[in-house]
Amino acid sequence: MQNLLHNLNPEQLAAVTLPSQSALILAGAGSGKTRVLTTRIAWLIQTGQVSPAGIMAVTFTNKAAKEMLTRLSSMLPINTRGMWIGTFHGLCNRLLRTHYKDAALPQAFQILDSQDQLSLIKRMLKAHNVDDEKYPAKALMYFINNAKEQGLRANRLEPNDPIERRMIELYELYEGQCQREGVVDFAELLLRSYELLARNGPLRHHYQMRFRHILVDEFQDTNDLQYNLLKLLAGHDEEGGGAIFAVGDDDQSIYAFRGANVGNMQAFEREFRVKNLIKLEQNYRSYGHILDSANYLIANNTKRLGKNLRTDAGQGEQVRVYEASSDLEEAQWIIEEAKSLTNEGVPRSEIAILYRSNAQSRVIEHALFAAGLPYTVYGGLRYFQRAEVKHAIAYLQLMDNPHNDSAFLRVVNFPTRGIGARSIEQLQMAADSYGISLYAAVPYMTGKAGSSLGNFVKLVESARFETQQLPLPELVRVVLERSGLLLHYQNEKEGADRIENLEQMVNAATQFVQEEGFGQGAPAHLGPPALPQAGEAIVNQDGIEILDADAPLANVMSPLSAFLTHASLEAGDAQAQAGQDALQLMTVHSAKGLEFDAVFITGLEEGLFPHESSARELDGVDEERRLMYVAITRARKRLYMSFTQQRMLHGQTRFNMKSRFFDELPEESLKWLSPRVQTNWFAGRKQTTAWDDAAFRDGSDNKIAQQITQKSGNGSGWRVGETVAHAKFGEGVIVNIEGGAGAARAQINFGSAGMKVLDLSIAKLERVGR
DNA sequence: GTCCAATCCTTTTTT
DNA sequence: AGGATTGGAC
Repeated sequence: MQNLLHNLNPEQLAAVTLPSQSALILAGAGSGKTRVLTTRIAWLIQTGQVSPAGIMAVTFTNKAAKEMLTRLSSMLPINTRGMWIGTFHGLCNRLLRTHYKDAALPQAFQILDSQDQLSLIKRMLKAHNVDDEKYPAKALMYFINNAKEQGLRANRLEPNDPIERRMIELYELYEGQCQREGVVDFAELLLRSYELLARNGPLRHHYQMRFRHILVDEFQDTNDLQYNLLKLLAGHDEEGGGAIFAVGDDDQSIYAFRGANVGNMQAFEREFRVKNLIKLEQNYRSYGHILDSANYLIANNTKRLGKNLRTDAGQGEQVRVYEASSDLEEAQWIIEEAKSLTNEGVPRSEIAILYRSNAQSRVIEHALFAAGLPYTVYGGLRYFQRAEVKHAIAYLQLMDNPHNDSAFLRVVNFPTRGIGARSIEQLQMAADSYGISLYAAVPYMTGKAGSSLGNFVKLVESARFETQQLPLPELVRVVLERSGLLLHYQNEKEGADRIENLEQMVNAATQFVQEEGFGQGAPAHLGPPALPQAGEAIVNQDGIEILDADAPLANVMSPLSAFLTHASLEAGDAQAQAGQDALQLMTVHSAKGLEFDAVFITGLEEGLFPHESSARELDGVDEERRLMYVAITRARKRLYMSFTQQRMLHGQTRFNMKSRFFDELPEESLKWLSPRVQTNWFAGRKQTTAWDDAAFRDGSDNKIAQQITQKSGNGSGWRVGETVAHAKFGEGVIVNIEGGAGAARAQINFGSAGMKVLDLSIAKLERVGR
C-alpha cells in the first residue's frame, strides 16, 4: 500500500482514495491521469473494497486499454482477466457474445467496420432503386449512426419532411438487412447492449450488482448512448447501483464532430450528484512558457469547467514561431530545425511534426525524403483495412457466417472466376425475392451462372470441411492457398508487398491464439465448450439460466469468430514497428495522449487551423481551439509553431492569414524567429510565375524582394501574399493584384471581414511587419 | 471480363 | 494534386 500511494501529489492522492461514490476528476494534460486511474483500481482491490471481478474500466482506444492493463499488472500480483477493462465496443461485444440469444443475435454475428457499413448501404440503395443523388450513401450512413448514437430506432424517429421520411424507411431497411446477414455495425454494438440491459431486468440487475466500480477514461469523449449505457450499468435510477469514477478534461474534447458530447461531464456532475470533484492541475510534462501558452489560449473558450495548469519545472524556452513564404519553405525549415535538434542529442523519435489535416503531410514527407531523414507517418492505412487482408478476412467470414453478403460480394469474383455483374445481379434478385442471403440463394440459380456460383459455394464449403480440425493459424494458411489469393498476387507485378501482408496474417493468428488464451491446438471452428468455467448463473426473463460474461472470450466464442472480431475491433496499428529512430508525423488528433521532447505545430493559418469548416459549426472554433490546446500540451521541452504565406491545397494556391490563435498566446512566451539568411535551396529555381516571385519574398531577403518587385513588378508597391491592415476591415492578406501602376486593384482576404477588391490608389493600407 | 479514361471529391478518426 | 470510383470501349 505504501508503495502504491507514495509519490502521488495531494490531489492525486485524494482522487485515488475517494470513498465509494461517484466522482469526477478533471485531469489536465500531463497531470498523471492514467496513473490516477490505475492506482485507483489497484488501491480499491488492495484495500479489499472490491474484488477484481467488480471492476469495469472503459477507454476509447485499444491502446489506452492495453496501457492500463500493463500498468495494473505491474502494480498488483493478480490476474487481470476477471476485470472488465477495454473499449466501449470491446466490452459490449463481450456482453453480446455471452447473451446473444437475449440480444436476438446469431452466435457467430460479425462486426462491420465503417467501410463494410458503407458498402452495405450502397448495395441496399441500389437494390431498392433509390436515387443516390438525392440520398447519398454517406449521408444515410451518417443519419443512421447519428440516430443510433442517440439511442433511436427507426420506429422512434419523427420525420420533419419527405426526405427524412424516406431516410427513416431506409434506416429500417438497413436494420432488416443487417439482421438477415447476421452483422452489426459499431454503433449497433452499443445500442444492442443498451437495449439488452434496459429490457432485461434480471440481467441488468446482475451486472449492476457485479460492477461496484466503473471507471471511465476520457469521459469528455463519450456520446449520449455511451453515457446512457453507463447510467444503466451503474444503476443510476435504481437501488444500490455502483459508483462511477469519471476522468476527463473538457479542454481536450476534440471529437464533437463524431457525436462526443462534452455536456456529459456537467450532466454527470448533476445527475449523479457528484460531491467529489477533483482538479488535477499540476503538470509534470511541460515547461512554463509552453504551459502559459496553453492556458492563455484555452482561456478564450467560454463554456469551460475551469482549470489552469501549473508546473514546477521552470519557464524553459520560449515558443519559437516561424513565418514561411510557402509550404515548401516551411517544410525546409522544419528539416533544418529537426536536424539541429538531432545534433543537440534529441532522439528523432522524440520530435513530432503535427498538422491539422492529413493532406498537409505530403509536402513535409517529400522534403524529409529528399533530405534523407527517417520518419514515420501515423494514421496511415491500418493492417486489417488493406485490400488484400480484407479479402482474406472475407473468406474467413464466409466460412464462419456464409450469410454475410458483404463478404460474399467482396470475394465471389476475386480472384476472378468468371462471375460477372450480370450473374451477381440475378443472384441479388433471387435473394431479394426469397428474402435470403446471396449465399443461400445460389442453389436457385440455373445455367452457366448457376454452375460458376455453385463452384464458389463448393470452394467455401470444402475449405470449411478441410479445416474442421485445424487450429486457427493453420486454417488461415489453408484459406490463403485455397482462395487463390496467394497465386493471384504472385502473378501481379506489384504483388510482393501484398503477399507479405497476407503471410503476416498467419503470424497475427498465432499471436492472437496465444494472447487470448485459446488452447494451442484448439480447432478454430470449434464452438465454445458446453460448460463454460465458473460464472454465476443468472435467471433471465423466461426463467432460463444463463451465464455471466466474465469468462475469457475463449469460453463464449470459437477461435475463428474471436479472430474476426479482433480484426474489426482492433484494426491493427499500421506502425507496430515504429520503434526505430524516426521523426513522428501525425495529425493533431492522433497526437492526443502522446508526448514528445520537441513538437512542431505546422500550418497555423486561418482556414487551415482553425479549419474553415469549423466556422460553420456551432462552437466549431472552440473545438479547434481545444485541438490547438492538445497540440501545445504535447511538448515537453521545446515547441515550434509555423505558418506560411502561401500553400498549395487541392491543386490551388491559397493565401492565408496567420492563425487567429497567435493573437491568443502570451507575447512574452513567444519568440518570433528572425528571418533567416536565404539558403541556396532557392538557387536555380525558376522565377517565371507570380507564385515563385512571392516565394522569394518571405521578408527574409528584402533586397531580392525589392529587386524582383521592381523588375517584374506591377508597380503598385504591394505584393501578393503580403499582410496588410485596413482601418475598417482589419488585417488581411493580398491574394491577387490586377492592373498596372496607378490603376492597380488588389484582392484582399480579410478573414472574418471577407474577401474585398480595393483600389490601391484609394484604399489606405498599412504594411503589417512581423 | 478487363482495361483505361473521365469524373468526383477532398476535416479531423476510433471503434 | 491525387486517389478512388465509375462508365464505356474492346
